[in-house]
Amino acid sequence: MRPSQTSEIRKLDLFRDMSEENFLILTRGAYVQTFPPQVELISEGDAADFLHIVVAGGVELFAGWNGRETSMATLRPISTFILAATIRDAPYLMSARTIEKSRVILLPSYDVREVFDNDNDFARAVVAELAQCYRAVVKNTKDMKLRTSLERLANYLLRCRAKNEDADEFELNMEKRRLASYLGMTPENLSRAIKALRPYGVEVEATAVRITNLSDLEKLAKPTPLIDDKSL
Amino acid sequence: MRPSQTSEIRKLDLFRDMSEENFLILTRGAYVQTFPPQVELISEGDAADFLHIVVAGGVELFAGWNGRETSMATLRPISTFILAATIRDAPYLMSARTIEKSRVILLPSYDVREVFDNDNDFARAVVAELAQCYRAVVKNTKDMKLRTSLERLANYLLRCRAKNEDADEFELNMEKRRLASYLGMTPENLSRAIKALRPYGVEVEATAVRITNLSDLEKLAKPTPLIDDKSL
DNA sequence: CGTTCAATTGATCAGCGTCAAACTAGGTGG
DNA sequence: CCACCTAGTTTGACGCTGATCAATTGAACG
Repeated sequence: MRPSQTSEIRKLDLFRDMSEENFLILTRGAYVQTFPPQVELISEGDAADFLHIVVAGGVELFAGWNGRETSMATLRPISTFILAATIRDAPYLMSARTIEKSRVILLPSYDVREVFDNDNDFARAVVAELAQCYRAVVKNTKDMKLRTSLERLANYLLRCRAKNEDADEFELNMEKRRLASYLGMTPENLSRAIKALRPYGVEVEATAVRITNLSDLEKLAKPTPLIDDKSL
Repeated sequence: MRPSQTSEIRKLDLFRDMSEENFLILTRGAYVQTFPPQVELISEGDAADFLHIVVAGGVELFAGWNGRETSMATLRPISTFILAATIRDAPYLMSARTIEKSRVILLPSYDVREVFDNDNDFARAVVAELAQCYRAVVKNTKDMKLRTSLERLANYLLRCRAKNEDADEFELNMEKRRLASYLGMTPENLSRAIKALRPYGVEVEATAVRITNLSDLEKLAKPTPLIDDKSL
């Protein structure tokens, strides 16, 4: 892999503190590949041969069972994914597909584990990353179990707003059908939920969202840092 | 803390590989306490001052929002809990209460982080533990989003069976109301779901479960390692 | 300009929660 | 020892949320 390509991931928390030597080991056998949309990068159940990093585009993590499918997360650059499976040398629990044209870096799991065994700073960075991922999933579980679909949508919009520097107008960065699946509902139900938020000052036109009455929306959503704060 | 008490946690994966010296640092400021049932050990939102370890009894992790509450997990000896919050020095995302008379070891988070910074083997053990926890929560999310409540119950019973060396008769190790909450349903609905499993060869009397037709139950439950295998 | 797929809308239905009441079991005190 | 109390469980009736099915609209793309 060319240095120009590795430099874009060098700054990630996960790799920032490691030695140059170990970073070279990590990237010597790496691939960079560009994929068209809707390509399934990994399938749940497969062996975790590579640690993946999205550096451009977008990737959806999803899972299926018995003919059903649900969206688990959407990843935007620059994010690693399926670190836990790589470290444990276990099968992927989720599948991943590109949702648009995407550039992905693939680090052989074997090398990741080797460096993990030898580089103590990297091992600690892995802990930080995993702890963060773990807490994100716990928050997600709380969201799912404690809130109705309308409340989930309302809080999701507030989180989007926060991600966009508290702008009252922003764009949904995914298809509504995938958003619906992520929020644990059907597209039809999402469509109705959006309508139901209109009295609370939410206007949605295609992917454009405008929040005209923040306090009403917050009164409904009742966001809490223990579910909705990304940084905690 | 007396050596007789520390020895019972020394064998845990998390502490097994660390130096004696660092183990002493970890336990020098530790408490052992015995609690009656229904004591709230930690509350979500609190600072993570201690890493907890159940060594006897049982502890429930739960979370609340807006007056609602849901059971997140039940911990049996010997298990650590809230490792992620301790390491990240972040607030707990879940509360914990004893469900019966329990003995709990409390390791000051400060010491845990100190040893984590200095003991590379411990850092790696933390990774293994966190990766395991992360994957458990992901599996739980899949269970919730992809299955109906009846299917969740059926698979839960099959997992219990597996945990009891594939015995067709075993005891539920928790109250039905907590099981219901854990499975994301109401006690009333659980009661009816249990009835609904009767045609599939499931007999439940109080806490005693008997599976009389495994293949029928499996045909309904359709268990998959990617959700139901604890070891993966 | 037609094809295609997502999004919407309406009608219907099932699953599950809510409320209320009856039942049970374990523990307490007369 | 038995009556009673308490808390969990079960049962029934009812209603709401959200899923399903079907049809229409809308938008992107060749």
